[in-house]
Amino acid sequence: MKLIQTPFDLDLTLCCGQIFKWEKRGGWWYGIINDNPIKIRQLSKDLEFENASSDLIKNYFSLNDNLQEIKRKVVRDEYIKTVLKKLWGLRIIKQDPWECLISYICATYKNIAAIKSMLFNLSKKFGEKKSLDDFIMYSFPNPKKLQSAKESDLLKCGLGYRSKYVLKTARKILEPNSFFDELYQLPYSQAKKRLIQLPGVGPKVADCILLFSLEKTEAFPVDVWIKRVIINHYSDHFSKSFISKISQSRSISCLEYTKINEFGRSYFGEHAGYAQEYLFYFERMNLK
DNA sequence: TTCCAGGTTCCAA
DNA sequence: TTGGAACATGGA
Repeated sequence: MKLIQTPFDLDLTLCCGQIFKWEKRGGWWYGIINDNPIKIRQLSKDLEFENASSDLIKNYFSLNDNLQEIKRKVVRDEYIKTVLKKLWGLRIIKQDPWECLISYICATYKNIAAIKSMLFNLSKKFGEKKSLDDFIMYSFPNPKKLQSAKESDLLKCGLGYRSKYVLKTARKILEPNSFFDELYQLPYSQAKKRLIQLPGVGPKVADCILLFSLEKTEAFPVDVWIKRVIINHYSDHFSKSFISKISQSRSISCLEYTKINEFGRSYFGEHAGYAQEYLFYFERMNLK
């Protein structure tokens, strides 16, 4: 099937680090949406895909989000203007909340390559085998599978100390559908409070789940890369002692997180999460 | 081999 | 309430 949408950049959207399980083979991206294997590619402005409806693709890649309008609201200075121009077409994916929750618990204190291999191992061990063309994929493990998993098996997947967090969180969410439905209905701050009650979920992981799976585009996750963005491009908005302090320590404290998070949300506004993702990926690209 | 990673938790002060 | 160490593991 084909779809024409502008502006959209499939490669940027799948490469930027918001999602971990898509793979590119022979010009096609392969991934799983709602337990169905999908393949998709972009030729100029045409989006070509198999095994999915147009509505599914539109929803998953947020193609109905008005990117021009988001840009208009988010562009507060020359730097963000440049970054948006460089990465134009990157969109926030609407991930499955369960997969997003477990993925981002696993994503703490790991580089993206390691996260990908960890989640692949987890899916291979506890998910279902799927194939499209000759490409084999594994669906993300459903809640019941992980609830009954053994910690030793999670350790074998490379989760390390995150294993017990994944198990505890999985066992705490008895009714995943109603749990996430409720979060979806709640305003940002209340939903975040609920998420932080889960083992292995702190402010950063909660913000990622809210942004990447619950359509709270005002969420502004702060990680080591966003800390660098602040130090390198937005230090004028903070005191010198604050910038000096966060420059020296590797991880940031809870108070420092809140300060940067609140800056991001008030400065970039209701779609701060979009600004965050553009800034995040551009900072990573530049270092490489 | 060493460094560091899309941080969170625990505990002492 | 807050600051800082501990945490398992693997990619670069």
